[in-house]
Amino acid sequence: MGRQRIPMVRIKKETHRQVTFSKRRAGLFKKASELCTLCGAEVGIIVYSPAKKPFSFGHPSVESVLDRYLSRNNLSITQTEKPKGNAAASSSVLNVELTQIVSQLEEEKKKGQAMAEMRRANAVRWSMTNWWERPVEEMNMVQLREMKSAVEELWKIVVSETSTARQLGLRM
Amino acid sequence: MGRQRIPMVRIKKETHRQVTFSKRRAGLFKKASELCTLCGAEVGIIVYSPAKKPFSFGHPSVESVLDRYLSRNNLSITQTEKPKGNAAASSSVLNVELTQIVSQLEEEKKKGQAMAEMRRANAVRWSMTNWWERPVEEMNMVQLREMKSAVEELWKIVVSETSTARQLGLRM
DNA sequence: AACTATTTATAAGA
DNA sequence: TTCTTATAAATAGTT
Repeated sequence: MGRQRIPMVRIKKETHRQVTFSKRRAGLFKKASELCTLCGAEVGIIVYSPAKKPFSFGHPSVESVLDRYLSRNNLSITQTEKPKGNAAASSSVLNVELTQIVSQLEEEKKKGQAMAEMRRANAVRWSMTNWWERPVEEMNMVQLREMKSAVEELWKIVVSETSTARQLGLRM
Repeated sequence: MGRQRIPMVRIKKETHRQVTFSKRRAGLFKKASELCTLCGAEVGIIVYSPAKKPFSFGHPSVESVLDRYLSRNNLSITQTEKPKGNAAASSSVLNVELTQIVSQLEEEKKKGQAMAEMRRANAVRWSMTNWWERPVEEMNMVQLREMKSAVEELWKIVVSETSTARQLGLRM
């Protein structure tokens, strides 16, 4: 789109690639802005540069758009899977996912690879989000207060870094 | 960008706005795709149409980009606030946020407004994410296993819809 | 960071 | 909706 057409493949020259990235990122965000203004759309964009530096655009804000997207996704998943709460089923799902994460962590320890920590943290967050987000939507005031208490207790258990669960006489 | 220049304001005519939205959304996603190919960038885009219908673009995937963005945000916040764990301080932060959520919920019940449920669910998710994401990154295998157990117990407590916390002799 | 020759996106119309 | 086309906008290469 200029003096010459360029082939649609990764640009080899580092400096050239960086320049093109900056120009096109600006262009992308401008297009997004116009889409919002002209059509009343809501847009959230996240871009990671070749050097993994993050840039974002949001209207009305990145957070509001992401929040809506994430909650929609989770709602649709849980609605199709189980309209009413099923503790056993959900717990087993959580169990499987956390087991995978644990084995991942073991492999990473062996290889001394610190890189994949981010991916692991995300995997945990997703599995966690899954189990408690649905309940929150369905809970009434009393249940929510109970959950608040339970969460605070869990927090103490986690940060105390001791086997508090056993001390409380809980069985797995 | 065509037969005529159009003023950069919301398009009044409904049908015209819908057509422009479709065309420009396609253009935006194409630009994003090119940015990924040419520069090796990672891009996630979420768009809500005027009619609130969601569209998304992601490379390598929407989820991977959002995951990275969300975890980065949370990491930077927790790192600046407290490099080392402080159970009391973190717990109070969680407490404040959940208290706000509870009062929000009460107001919504009075007004019978079911609309704001999404916002509330998101607020909870954010506050929860905050407290356990940092620990996970710092935890070793033993701690992670303990957390897994604790989470499973918490799940049982929440879904049993009883005052299990009191039964366990926990004090708040 | 600016400047254009071109390519690309797209507004209007079919 | 999809296609066509005149024109505005974006941008590749240059300075």
